[in-house]
Amino acid sequence: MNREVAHSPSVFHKTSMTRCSHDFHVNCNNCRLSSICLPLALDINEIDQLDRIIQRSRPLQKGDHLYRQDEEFRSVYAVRSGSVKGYSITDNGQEQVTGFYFPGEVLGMDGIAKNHHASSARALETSSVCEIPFDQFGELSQRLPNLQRHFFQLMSQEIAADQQMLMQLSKNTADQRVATLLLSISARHRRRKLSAANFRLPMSRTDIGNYLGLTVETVSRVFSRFQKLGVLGVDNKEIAIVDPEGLQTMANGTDIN
Amino acid sequence: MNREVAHSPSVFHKTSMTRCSHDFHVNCNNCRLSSICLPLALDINEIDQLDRIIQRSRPLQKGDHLYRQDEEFRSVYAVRSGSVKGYSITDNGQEQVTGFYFPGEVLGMDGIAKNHHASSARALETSSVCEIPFDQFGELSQRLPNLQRHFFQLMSQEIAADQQMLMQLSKNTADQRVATLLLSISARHRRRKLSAANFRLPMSRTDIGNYLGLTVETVSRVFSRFQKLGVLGVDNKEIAIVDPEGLQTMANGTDIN
DNA sequence: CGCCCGGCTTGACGTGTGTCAAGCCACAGG
DNA sequence: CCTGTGGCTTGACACACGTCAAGCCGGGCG
Repeated sequence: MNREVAHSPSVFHKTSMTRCSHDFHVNCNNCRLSSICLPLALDINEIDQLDRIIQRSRPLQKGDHLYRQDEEFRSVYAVRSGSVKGYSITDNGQEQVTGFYFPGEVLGMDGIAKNHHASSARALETSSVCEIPFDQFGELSQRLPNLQRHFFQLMSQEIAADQQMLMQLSKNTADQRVATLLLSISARHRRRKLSAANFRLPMSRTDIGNYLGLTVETVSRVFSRFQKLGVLGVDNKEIAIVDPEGLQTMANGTDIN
Repeated sequence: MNREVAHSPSVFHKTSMTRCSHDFHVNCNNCRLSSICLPLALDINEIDQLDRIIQRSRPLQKGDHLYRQDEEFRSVYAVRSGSVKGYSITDNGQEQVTGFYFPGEVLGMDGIAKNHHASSARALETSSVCEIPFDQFGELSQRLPNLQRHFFQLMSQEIAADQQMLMQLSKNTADQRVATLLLSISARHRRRKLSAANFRLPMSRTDIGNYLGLTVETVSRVFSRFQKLGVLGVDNKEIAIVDPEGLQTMANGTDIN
């Protein structure tokens, strides 16, 4: 089944979805990420069924929105390349970054409850995503117990991760928060078989600060301090984790326990 | 189920829920909470099927555990009466309160991902819960699209709520956090057709502080200040919201915007 | 009764991080 | 080329909240 008839894409969110010339041969079976993404728990035949409902559009440019807060909820999304920032705007107009999403990770699940997105998502760099229409996905997981179970797990994981994050924000110092974030990003790179020690941060210091509940200045100071301590190499957005154990120590209680 | 036990101030919670002789006939169909709990989206026949897998044990005493962190995950739970505190322990041994659960609310979903509970849950007072074995629940929701969908929504809601909470912790002052928590508890009372203005906090100041990322002392001071400002009436754990709009103002940006 | 103990309140003081302000650097556009 | 702009860094200072300490209150128990 050729896929480009499958998604008459024009109907949805304006420009973000158009034609996709180079993508015609991408599918879950040949995707490098299938082992850490939604297909994880499925057999070949099941993956095929999943693949059939997935829509792949041309890449998003930096700053493009995947979805916007309060928009009607239609799909969840899996990041295929690049990176995405999730954020929401409070009543009093402040932005709160709720997460960063890397390849193989799924976002948009917070919109299921109210059938409207509870947050916005936008590309931090040129990125491509798989769109998974939720109606069809719900039907499919009705038929594929493995898929249902895996999606339950995915959502559960997000809950657990958010609660970890709560811990971060309520109990930890600036040093600990930054260290933990870096370790988290590092681990996610490792999961994708990329270097866990050297990587580029796709987001700005401002976003990091916002996410961690700190100001830009504080984030900047922490980076500087870590570099001075020989734990990190920092060249603008290029990060080198020089002393992983040291960083882990910072992430925990550090100091003189 | 007469409601005046709820606020007999002298006797405290001891009386609020004692023997469970009356529990043998409790089921989702006659449960006052069915309209806000899991059965919400189901028709009579479906509720019956759900009801058949639910296990109801005798009430938990204050301090009893519903489940413990790292224990094998078997069930999710719905609170029927009383209240429950969710918390987890970090590597470095600190406790972090992750949530408070009132009647009609479902907890334990953070354990699905790893098949082990990511947190512990214990009763803040004498409480009763419905246990929902997750294997059977999974099968059932395979057959009942409404149930699957509702559970997706429930988990989504938890994700969205946690992200709201992230916002709280990273951006708000002590005043705002406490005000928001009180408003949340108030709203949840209203949902159960109880007084939104007068209620008893089942948790200690320490728990509140832990949950909100504040110290006991700060929480106490905020309560005092709110009382002095005429927004709140505070008599130990008995709370009266004297000026709901004022409290709402505190919860937002307050001050001279 | 008197004692202890845990939960709560209140005060005095210290500190981590926010705020404000200035300056640097890279890059884009005229 | 110069200039503007946005992201980042660094310093000086202020303040909200944590820390430490003392005291109150009510309940349980010998």
